[in-house]
Amino acid sequence: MFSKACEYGIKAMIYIAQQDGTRRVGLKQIAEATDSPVAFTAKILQTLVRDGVLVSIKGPSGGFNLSRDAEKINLAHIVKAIDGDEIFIGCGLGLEKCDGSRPCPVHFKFASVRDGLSAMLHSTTLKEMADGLDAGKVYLTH
Amino acid sequence: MFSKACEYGIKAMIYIAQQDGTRRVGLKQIAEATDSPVAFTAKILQTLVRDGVLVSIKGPSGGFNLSRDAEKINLAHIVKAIDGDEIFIGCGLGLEKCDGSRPCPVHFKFASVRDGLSAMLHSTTLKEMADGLDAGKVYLTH
DNA sequence: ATAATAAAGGATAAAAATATCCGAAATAAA
DNA sequence: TTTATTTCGGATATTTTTATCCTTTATTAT
Ligand code: FES
Ligand code: FES
Repeated sequence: MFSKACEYGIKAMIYIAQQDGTRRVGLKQIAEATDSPVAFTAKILQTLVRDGVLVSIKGPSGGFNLSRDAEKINLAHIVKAIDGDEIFIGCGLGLEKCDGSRPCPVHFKFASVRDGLSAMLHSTTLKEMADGLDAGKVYLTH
Repeated sequence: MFSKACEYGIKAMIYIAQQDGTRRVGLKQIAEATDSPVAFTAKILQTLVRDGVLVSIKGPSGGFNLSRDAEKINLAHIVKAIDGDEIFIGCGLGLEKCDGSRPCPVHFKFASVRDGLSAMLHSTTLKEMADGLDAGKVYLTH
């Protein structure tokens, strides 16, 4: 469904959101908390910094924090920054583009599922996810 | 969403289903009709033959046909044969397994979308897809 | 029987995704 | 100012996915 990079990215962002907004979170801490490879996570966080949804500070006591409130960042934004928008608008059978005026055989059934996924990702914020973690109802690792 | 192999496999199966059940369909014809690479398509069809959902016959006038009626083959079967069942049961954030008793942050929202996709794939038959093609309402290529 | 045809299967090749390593740059603390 | 820390960015390595090639095997038609 999502790439590994995207899975790591979402987990990292949820973890950062869970930490107090003022406190900075370091790469190693993030990678450990999300059970993700450190160096690969670094690359993904760089992508999110370039995208502008994440802020990084170098040096001692440096680290990462969200560029805006956790309730103002949704999962769709993160997915799009890392995996692009294929999952939101792409054809289920890989046709060049999903086009209702020249639909593939699965179009009508697939597009509604895909749009449901898109709506879910757009409406789900980091705040909700972080709150679930705080409440001990959900987990970032197995 | 699906692998390229799976996209090619689904398109190939729909195309084969569209052809008269008695007539055999050759590899090159399938690859051309579905705009897929010939040799790679061959590999995927081999997988489906081994799975038992497709039958192949060698030699002149050989080719492929479905092992049973097109209305008795659903898309989920094909997807599972090629991509496995990760998409049906896997965790959205890549945790080892999706486990409602130890859910990841996206579990409750993700699982319902994923289960909707699964239901769609299970309830959609090759016959429906082939009929749409016959009616000229849908297309296998862009 | 022989030749032609078509899928099977094994060996590679190419491309993309995943993952690691290390020196450079920035920053804060000593 | 020096040192330690931490991210950045480029290079490289590994693994998986995608794709091709070629020989073998089965089958049909001549
Ligand atoms: S054309 Fe294939 S999903 Fe829309
Ligand atoms: S545990 Fe992640 S989707 Fe169920």
